[in-house]
Amino acid sequence: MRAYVTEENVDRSGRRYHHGDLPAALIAAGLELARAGGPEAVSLREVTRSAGVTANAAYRHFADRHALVLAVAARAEQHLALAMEDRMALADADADPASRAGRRLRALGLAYIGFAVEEPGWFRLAFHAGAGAGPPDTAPYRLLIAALDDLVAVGVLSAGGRPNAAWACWSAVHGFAELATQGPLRGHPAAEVRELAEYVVDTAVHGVIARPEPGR
Amino acid sequence: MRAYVTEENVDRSGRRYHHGDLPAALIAAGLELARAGGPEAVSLREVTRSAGVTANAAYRHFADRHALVLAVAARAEQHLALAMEDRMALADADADPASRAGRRLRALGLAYIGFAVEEPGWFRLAFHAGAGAGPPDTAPYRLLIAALDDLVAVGVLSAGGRPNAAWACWSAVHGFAELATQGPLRGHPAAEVRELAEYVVDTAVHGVIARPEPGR
DNA sequence: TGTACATCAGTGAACGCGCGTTCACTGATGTAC
DNA sequence: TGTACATCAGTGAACGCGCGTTCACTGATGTAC
Repeated sequence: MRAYVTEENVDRSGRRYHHGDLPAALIAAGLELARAGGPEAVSLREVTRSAGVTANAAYRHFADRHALVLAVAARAEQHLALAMEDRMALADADADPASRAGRRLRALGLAYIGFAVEEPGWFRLAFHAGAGAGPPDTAPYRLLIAALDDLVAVGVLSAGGRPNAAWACWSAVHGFAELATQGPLRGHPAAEVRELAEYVVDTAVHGVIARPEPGR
Repeated sequence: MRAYVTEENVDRSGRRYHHGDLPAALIAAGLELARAGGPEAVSLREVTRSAGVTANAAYRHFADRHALVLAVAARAEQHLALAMEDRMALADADADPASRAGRRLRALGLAYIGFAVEEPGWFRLAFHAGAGAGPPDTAPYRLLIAALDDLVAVGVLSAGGRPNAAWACWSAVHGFAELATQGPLRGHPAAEVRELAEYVVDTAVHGVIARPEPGR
């Protein structure tokens, strides 16, 4: 049983593996399963099965199931970051720096929500895997920080208000994503959800801009 | 094996059951399991085991595992609503109606987050179980609507802005709860989390009040 | 008040399932001489 | 360039586990007469 081996991927470049790049094949299979079923769907047996390989084979490349899931999650996270970057770039046409920075932050939030709605399986996987304690160092998070730094550079946000602003923005956007994918907005018409998302994002952005200093 | 039967609960009042109130006992056991391990921990076998009863016995009272989980989730949801009510009542000392309405909304949000942090297992269960499509009709949701209606009555919020405001508030507060319990803020010092929570809630409340009309 | 009977909340054993992981192995690969 | 050998990515079978659910049953309860 070596179904995942094709003439194309055997021995092509100087791969170390007998029959192609199994780690990559497993991650790809896991990604596909997660897409449909979220983190729970990434079982070692199902992944290896759909890669056309014995369950055991995964242990050559991953310590255990958890390590494989982490690798798949990292991939999902890359997709999220990419979607965010693409959408943010659309705001770059704006010549005015302050307005551009605001629009980029807004685009970031809408992209986050859009990704959650369109790829709920990947979204759940990305969120629950990047969840080590301490401040995250993931690509999506870095995009958020950079967007807020732009707002500071442009004079719209105070430097001291930035950390709080990050949590406020992430909270609003993540919460809406959960409501829309797993909560009471699940299954609502896409247009309605999109409109609500815009309101929520605008409110959050407006909130941190109009109220940059820590409260009380 | 009738461990859950004690002299106290046998036959006390005119119960229909042979040995006490098994449905209530199962829900109580499920609640305890969910408290520690969330929804996944509410397995039919574990619940019946800790109630001192054969796994099969549950089928006399619940159609299947899902029905049992729903019953437990309803209970967790009641706890959430109660915590929200308690905390909101503290704001009632405020004599000024407008200020009181604002403080009640704030208290509602902080209670939601506080419940998530203190009872993450129940919180996850309550959220994922009340998730039928369509507008929810749960006690916590009704509290939110009532709080916003108060703001409208008091002239702080426009009636038309209320629906959007509900989603904005819920998003901010739910997102923060997720970040604090399953996301990057997990394990952070309680004082720090509490302070951030206050900032996020204040920003959300301020956001919907200062910007009541649907966006654009 | 006493007896016969239907009801039904429980028991105990078994089912089939998919899972993660371990074992002993095989056979293709790349390397040393 | 050819041979001997170590490496190691895979195989195939098996393990023990906990799960939800079904089956045939038992024996206490409450009810009808």
